[in-house]
Amino acid sequence: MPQRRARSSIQSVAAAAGVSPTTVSHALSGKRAVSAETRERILKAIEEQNYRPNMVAQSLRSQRTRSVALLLVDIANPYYPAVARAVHDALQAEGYVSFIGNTDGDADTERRLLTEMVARGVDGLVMQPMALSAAEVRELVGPATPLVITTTEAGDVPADSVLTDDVIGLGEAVDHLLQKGIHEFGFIGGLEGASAGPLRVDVFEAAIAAAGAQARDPWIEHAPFTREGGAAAAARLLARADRPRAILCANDLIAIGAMQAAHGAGLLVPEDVAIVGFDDIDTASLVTPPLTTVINPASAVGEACARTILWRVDSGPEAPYRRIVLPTRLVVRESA
Amino acid sequence: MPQRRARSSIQSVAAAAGVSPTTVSHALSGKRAVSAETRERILKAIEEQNYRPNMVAQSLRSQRTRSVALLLVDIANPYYPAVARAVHDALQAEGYVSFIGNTDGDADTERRLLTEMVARGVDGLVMQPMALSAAEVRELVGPATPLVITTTEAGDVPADSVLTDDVIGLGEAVDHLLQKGIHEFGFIGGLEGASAGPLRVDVFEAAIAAAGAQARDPWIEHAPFTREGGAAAAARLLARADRPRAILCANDLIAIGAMQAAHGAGLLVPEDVAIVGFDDIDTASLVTPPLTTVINPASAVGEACARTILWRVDSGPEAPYRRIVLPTRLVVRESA
DNA sequence: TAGGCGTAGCAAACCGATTTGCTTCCCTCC
DNA sequence: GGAGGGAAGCAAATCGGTTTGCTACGCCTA
Repeated sequence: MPQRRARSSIQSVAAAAGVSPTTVSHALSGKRAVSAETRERILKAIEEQNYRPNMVAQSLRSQRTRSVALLLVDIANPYYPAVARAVHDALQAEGYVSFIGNTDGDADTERRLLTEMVARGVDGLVMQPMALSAAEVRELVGPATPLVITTTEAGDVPADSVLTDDVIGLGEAVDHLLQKGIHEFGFIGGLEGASAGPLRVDVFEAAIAAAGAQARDPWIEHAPFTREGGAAAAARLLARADRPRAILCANDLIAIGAMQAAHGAGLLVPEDVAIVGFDDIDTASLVTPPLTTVINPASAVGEACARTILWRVDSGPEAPYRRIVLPTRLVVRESA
Repeated sequence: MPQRRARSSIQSVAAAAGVSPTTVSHALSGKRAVSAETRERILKAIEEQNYRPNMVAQSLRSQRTRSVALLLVDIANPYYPAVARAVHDALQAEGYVSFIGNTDGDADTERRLLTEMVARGVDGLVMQPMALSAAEVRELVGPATPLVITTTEAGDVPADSVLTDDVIGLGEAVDHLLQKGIHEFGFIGGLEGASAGPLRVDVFEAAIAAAGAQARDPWIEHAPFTREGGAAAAARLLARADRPRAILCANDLIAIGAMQAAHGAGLLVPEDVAIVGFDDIDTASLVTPPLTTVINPASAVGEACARTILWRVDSGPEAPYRRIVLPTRLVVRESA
């Protein structure tokens, strides 16, 4: 039977200072006057007992936990840590802390984490849904909790959203390749079923259409967002007799896998096949050849999510919903 | 003034079912008998109101939050996400969630986060101290909260610890180089003042001594754990007339920076200077030449930390302190 | 001298759950 | 018929704070 030594409480401080808990509370919050002399005694008692207010009790009373849940697909995937870090930094400045949850893009896990966090009374939720729709997420969260949907269009769901305009960067990539005389574009995107999530096929198609080029169905492959997934998908693409001259990838991991597949097939990058990634993770500039990719502003996304939550906490549910869109942009290195 | 619609409480469920809150609680926990018929009514009311117990209130009453704080140097640094992920996974299985905090190796931040998390009533703390000693950490946390110190020797401080035996892997690296006829070893480690933290100079010296080789002071450089830090330190080392033939680095980021510095100085890796990293982050195998490095078992470390916290929560503070040491091992690629 | 006001402090209610002690009812057994 | 015991449920205390209403006192002013 573990016996846990009790932390000092407001009661014991009050007793030591010869006052009521009320007075200690007022001395600390300043919401009502406390005589200088009494305050002295209280501060001394606090010092002696090393008293720190119990935030669980405070939260119960105030109905605010000063915490935010951040539900991402997988914190171990290299794009996300930068987002998480930015969220933390922006929240921390306001005295908030954050929970992190990994959904793995699984519907049940998304549901479970969502309700768990709501039960824990988080003041806000930042979520990147993959399996669930924005509407389902709002439904599970309830109308009261501030919710920021990221990476996925929220539509008219009552939630704020932080998005990236992927068409810009991808369009730049298409233009760049067009200028080099390349017209045959392949694409490796996320899992087939996904109704939500990062950089889906339609974005690719929009970018192609905007550039006046044309996408061909057999050149579109689906793969998990990993190096292995990218390698396998690219191998299939490159084994075709009519293989594309360029492959655009939904993230850098896929792109790096695709480069490995190209090497494996004895093809040169970018001479035989140009490869473009997405995200610009650290590794992108370090591989050989350095990856041409689209910069996905992870820190800006994280910060925008955090600021939006904080803003919504202050403004209440009545304020109109915000939709923040951040630009992406191509960085040309050597793979394309 | 944000008006937050109240979540349904055990009171309202009780009212709807025509029973007292006590009975609802017992129906849910099963700690006392409730008639089948009453339970029916209660479950129906719960369903209708979509009731979920408020975990803040539960925590206040039970004095347990089912949460753990994970305080790392910087989640955006590529080694840590794998640790964090493993911690999450192991905790999640037991219904725990975790807070993450970034200390940046700063003493004040370490102190602030530590007291904040204790005030939030976390059931356990996993910390990688850089500026604070294990004793100071325990002091701040108080005797009651389970504490796992990682990466730093806890000595006889009353805390559990999870460590890696860095001398093994580093020793393998030294042996490997010795066999190649290389005897002049340089080292790039963390910041000079650090009393704690990963892979300090003494580990390098121990590995060198164990191999019967000798370390030379001017070949030891200090640098932040970043690519830029590694590049700068390596540049200094390689500019010397009597430069070392091999550079061992405290992490892979430093090593990659060192490779870039070598290229910049017109030196070939590994022919002119061999470079060995530490951690085996994803990127290590993708750079050119692929980095020879020491595998730091991030997932195993994270899992061990989580399991240790859970074990200590069950066992209470009286159980003898655990010290878990995980092995490291060299993976030879092409940089050395 | 009475009225008004500001200061300082305490008691009690409250947040939303769990747990303990008690009562009531009913059945069984002697 | 009374004792004993189990089942079912409620009231009240508790966790550790915050907030509100109230009182007592001293001072100022009309």
